[in-house]
Amino acid sequence: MEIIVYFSKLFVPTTRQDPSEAELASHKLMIRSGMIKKTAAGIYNWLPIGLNVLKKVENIVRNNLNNYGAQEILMPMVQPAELWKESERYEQYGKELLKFQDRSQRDFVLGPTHEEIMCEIFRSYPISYKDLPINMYQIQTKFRDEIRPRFGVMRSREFLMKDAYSFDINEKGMENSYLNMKNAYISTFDEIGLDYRIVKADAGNIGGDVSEEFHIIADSGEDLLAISDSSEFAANVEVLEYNKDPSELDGSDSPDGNGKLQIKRGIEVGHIFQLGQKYSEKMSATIKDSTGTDINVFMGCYGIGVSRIVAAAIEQNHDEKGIIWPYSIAPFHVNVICLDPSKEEVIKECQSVYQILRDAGHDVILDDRDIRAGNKFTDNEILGIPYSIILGPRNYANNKYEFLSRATGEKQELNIDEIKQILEEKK
RNA sequence: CGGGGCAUAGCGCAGCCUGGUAGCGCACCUGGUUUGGGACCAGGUGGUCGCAGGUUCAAAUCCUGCUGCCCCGACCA
Repeated sequence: MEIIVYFSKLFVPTTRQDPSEAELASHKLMIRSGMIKKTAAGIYNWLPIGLNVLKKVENIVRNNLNNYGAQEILMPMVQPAELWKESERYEQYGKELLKFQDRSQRDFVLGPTHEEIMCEIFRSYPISYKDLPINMYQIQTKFRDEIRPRFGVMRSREFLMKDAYSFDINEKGMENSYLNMKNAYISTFDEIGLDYRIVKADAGNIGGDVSEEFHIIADSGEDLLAISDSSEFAANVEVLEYNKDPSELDGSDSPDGNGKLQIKRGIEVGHIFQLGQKYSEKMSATIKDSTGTDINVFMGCYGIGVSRIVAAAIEQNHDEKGIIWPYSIAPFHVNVICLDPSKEEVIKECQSVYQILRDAGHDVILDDRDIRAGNKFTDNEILGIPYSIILGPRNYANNKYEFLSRATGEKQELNIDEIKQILEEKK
């Protein structure tokens, strides 16, 4: 028998008041719902509810990558400076790269990304072109010493990132790997279920010639996107060579000749790059082709900001009362709100409903706390659990349950089978 | 790194200008009354006032230095 998740046993420190430190809705709500707790600027703890959501995002990312043939590994966060000197990024990367020494004064860095380590792994084995393509990824805590961390986990210094690296014998292979990952990303973001766009991007610090970003559309986004209203064209305004104010772009002709540009704001949650031989040349990561010639391997790299997605999801899905989770990443799908837990027959009925829904494969929480109803309703709204079943002495005896949608506020009197059917469709 | 702001109980704040040894709301604990939308009454716990130094009989309050945090900008996935 499954152990019931009782609200009373979970550490969920919700608060009524907005924290003074937060500006953005997602930041405020993550603190108010007890998801995160700051330890230092840009450095956060993930409390039970927050971690629950983070893990859901992580698992969707993981499953989709696995489906597209990528293999999960785990690389060290602490990296020897040697490798970074070799790629010449030790100086180039700038102050975002946190450098430090160990007890015997050897230089190390805290990994902001892992191209160097990945090359080091690759070059140390005799790998044949016949073994390619290879694509490996990890989901790991990254550290970038941001000039100005802000907006909670949206732009933090320590954050959870999925980074994947592909290896191919030639450009054609690299392009295939890149497209494969792009498709994996599309499938991932489709599954998460947020409104997003793929845009042409500037490769920045990572390098390479071709790169695209995945943006979750939100008014609070830090990036400006130019999107054609009648074609596939979409680009981060950074890459558009206009010498004018971005606002003037709005309504101008799309560079591809189709339609007018619309300016939207986006939160960058994914970035894919064709690196080519940039790193493999500097770090001598070679491979023998069919003629026995050493070739610098063609790489691609692919990032997803896992923790940022959590914040972005809230940014796109909330109201004045709290979070409204998409079903795919909700910490729980259903909250069984027990209005009178001290009455044995009421709590028993709640447990029974819990068990039925749990057995049907839904994540359920039972709010058994001995507090006033209003407090439970309010916490439920802040937490943004998609559905709740309100069960009290007034209605436990009949076969109908009060079924409430967080998104619409709609209340229905339904029997358990009808509830199961609605939830089934959300899966 | 430039500009601005803040630091007083777990959270949100007042007190500072005009020095006299700390207060309000929420939360938390106890008792009672309540109980389907953030209850009420009574009582209670909790603070070296960010740190260091200085002025003074006396500093949360005035002065100097430092640290941390937030906002705008530049920078960046």
